[in-house]
Amino acid sequence: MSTKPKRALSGCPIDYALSVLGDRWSLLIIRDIAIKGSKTYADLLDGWEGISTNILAQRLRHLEENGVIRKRKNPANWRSSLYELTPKGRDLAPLLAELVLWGGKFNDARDPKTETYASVRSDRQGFERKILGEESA
Amino acid sequence: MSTKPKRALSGCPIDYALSVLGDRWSLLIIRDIAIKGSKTYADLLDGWEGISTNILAQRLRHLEENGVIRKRKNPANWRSSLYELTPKGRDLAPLLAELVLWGGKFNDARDPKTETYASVRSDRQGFERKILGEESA
DNA sequence: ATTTTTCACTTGCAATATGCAAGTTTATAG
DNA sequence: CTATAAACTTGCATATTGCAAGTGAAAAAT
Repeated sequence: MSTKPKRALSGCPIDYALSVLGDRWSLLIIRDIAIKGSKTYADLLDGWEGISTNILAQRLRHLEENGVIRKRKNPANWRSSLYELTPKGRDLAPLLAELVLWGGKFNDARDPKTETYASVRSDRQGFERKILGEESA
Repeated sequence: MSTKPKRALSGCPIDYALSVLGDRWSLLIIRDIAIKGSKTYADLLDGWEGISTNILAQRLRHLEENGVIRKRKNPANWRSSLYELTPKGRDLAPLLAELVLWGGKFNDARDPKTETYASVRSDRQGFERKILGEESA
């Protein structure tokens, strides 16, 4: 997925989804917010995969422009911002679950992180509900 | 997703999944094979989005190396090859369904293609079964 | 009062990836 | 022989990525 596709979208829902999410980083950022509980720019910068700061900023902007995440001031510490999923972003919960299931099933990494995979397998409903939270705006 | 990530994978199942599928084209190719029924290189070349030939070749190689698709000779017409999903590729059926549902729900294209979205909504089981086919090797 | 630290980015630049057009290969059909 | 078809490959200009360093604004430390 590209962040700003030059070509027109085809109208296919998958093409649309990929125009928002289809790159190497967007879904990892969403994972960090949705599953790991990352909230600040600094949290996101030091995720497992080591995204570089310019790419992180660019992707956050793109995801915000596309209504998947939103940025707010931290009420406790005014100088930090908090990133969070919008309802549209929370609606990605089932997609995240499927990604985890497929990735976990075929993952051939030397030292796979099996925790999330196990948790989705044992209680998928719970996993999704945790991300979906209350259905507010 | 990149085709050949230089950086080591983190072990996270999502990171693994994205190392295979996380780019602008791979899932569109898989969609064309799984949903549209494209089988040959030429079929795939003239999909809705207009992938260029070098990128198509590169992605097919990557997907094949990662066990998602396989290439065979066409028994009827020996000089054409047929691309098809492996069991690992067919296991993407639920992920494709979720992509369609999410993409279809939020798609803001001028002229959205709503057919697949409608079909997944009305009969998700049937949609997935059509891709999963018989559970063979 | 000055220096340091923190947070959230931006900027510069080299390396890599993408996209377009044209060319290649192999083999049969006319 | 010449043309056609299928599946790619190659060249090259442009776009995107990634690394390292820098910026700005305000609070905390000295």
